[in-house]
Amino acid sequence: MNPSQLSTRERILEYAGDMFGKKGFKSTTIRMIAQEAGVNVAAVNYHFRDKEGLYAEVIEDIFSKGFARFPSLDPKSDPAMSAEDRLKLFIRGTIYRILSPEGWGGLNGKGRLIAREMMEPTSAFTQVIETYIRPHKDRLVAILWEIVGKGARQEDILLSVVSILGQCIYYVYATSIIERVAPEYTPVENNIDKIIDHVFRFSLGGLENIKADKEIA
Amino acid sequence: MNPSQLSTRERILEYAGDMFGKKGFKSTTIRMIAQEAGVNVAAVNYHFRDKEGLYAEVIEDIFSKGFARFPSLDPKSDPAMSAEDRLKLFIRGTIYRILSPEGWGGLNGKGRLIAREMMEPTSAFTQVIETYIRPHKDRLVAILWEIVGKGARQEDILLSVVSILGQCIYYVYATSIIERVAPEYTPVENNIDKIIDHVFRFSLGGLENIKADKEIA
DNA sequence: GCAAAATTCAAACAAATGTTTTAATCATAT
DNA sequence: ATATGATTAAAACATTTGTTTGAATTTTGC
Repeated sequence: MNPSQLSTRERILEYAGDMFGKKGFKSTTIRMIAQEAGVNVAAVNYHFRDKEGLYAEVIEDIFSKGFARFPSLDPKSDPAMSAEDRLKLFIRGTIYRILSPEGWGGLNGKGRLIAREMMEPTSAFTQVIETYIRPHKDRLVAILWEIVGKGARQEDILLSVVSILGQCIYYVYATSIIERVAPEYTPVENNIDKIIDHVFRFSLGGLENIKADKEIA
Repeated sequence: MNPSQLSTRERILEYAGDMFGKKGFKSTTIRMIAQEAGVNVAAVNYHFRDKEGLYAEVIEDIFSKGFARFPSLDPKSDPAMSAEDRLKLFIRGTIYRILSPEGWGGLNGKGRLIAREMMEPTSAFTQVIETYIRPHKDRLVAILWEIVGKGARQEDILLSVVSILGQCIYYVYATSIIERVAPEYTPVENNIDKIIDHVFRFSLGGLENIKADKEIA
């Protein structure tokens, strides 16, 4: 839909998301948002009460749309599938949600706002953690138990969750550094499928090592 | 040294680092820094010209001290060592620099400021990338070539660099989320050595898989 | 078509904040 | 000891910015 035919409220929500992501909460001024969205400054307070109210709705909006488009449990996955294949789908969904333009668009889009929230959660984020992030993590935990086997230690599972999600999220988080330090590297946005393959292979190898160590011990 | 016997200039540098990390550049006010450091507001402009000048010096100060204390090339490492052992030392140095109290102290210390800069580099960071980060990455690249073998593809090496550094850095970046989503997990700060072991094992397994794929292809 | 409600708008307000000014104080070298 | 320069201090300045106000305009329900 053409932005100009969205309602005032929706236009504010849209531009505020970009702006909060690009500049952070404090550096983003209501006047900037209003100008970008082509609305009056007072419209923000009218529709969202205050700047914090707007921010909270932006966060909720981004997460609900992101997980709706790329659920943590891929609809193509099926209980009969091997745990390895489900891991691949899980990684694919996560990376597409974070990096792709249909998702959060990486560091140049809403992804930047998410990155800020992960580092420094605001009160608006508490709800999001319970609704989206915890179930997401729990699904990964379940997959890893299957791959590593019941005899594994919970600690190793949790550390592996962090290792896998860390790889995925680091691609958003460090895009600008990656591009500066390794200019020979094709921009992240054009490489999503290669990144997915790599993270999957790398993680599967990592899990093999965790499994092997368990059996030795 | 007792903070109260540091020079005005050094006290400002110290408290500004914490404050910029905790609240970000924009939200940190000169008045807050001055109050914490117990100096007059005008002292900041006197010693550092303006807020940006102060910020630039804070960044340079943090990186020079961090890499001096935990160099990317561990002094204990030795060319005769196996590449695997050097990888372990590399990961150890990186994680200690980022997480330990003698280093950047993770998300509760200067680590937070670094995390901000990685996501959104300021002009003060450009210098730091060339001086510290690029050589750091180049050392890891060299180690990985040895482990994976000369026949590997450059692309796989670069992706693996991101996978390994991503795991290390994610522990700073996501500490607060980790603690909220997995309360059963012991706080990151008390777990540094376990994290190092895990990242090393996981990464070695990942690299095995990269190596194996290369040989198949 | 009209009254009531919802929305938009321009202007003003009040607080926060980076910076400058000017005078006072301290340190240092002769 | 004193003069010179470096440092600190309090106050004022200029700008930015979130929010409110009250009138104008548009939309909605009947």
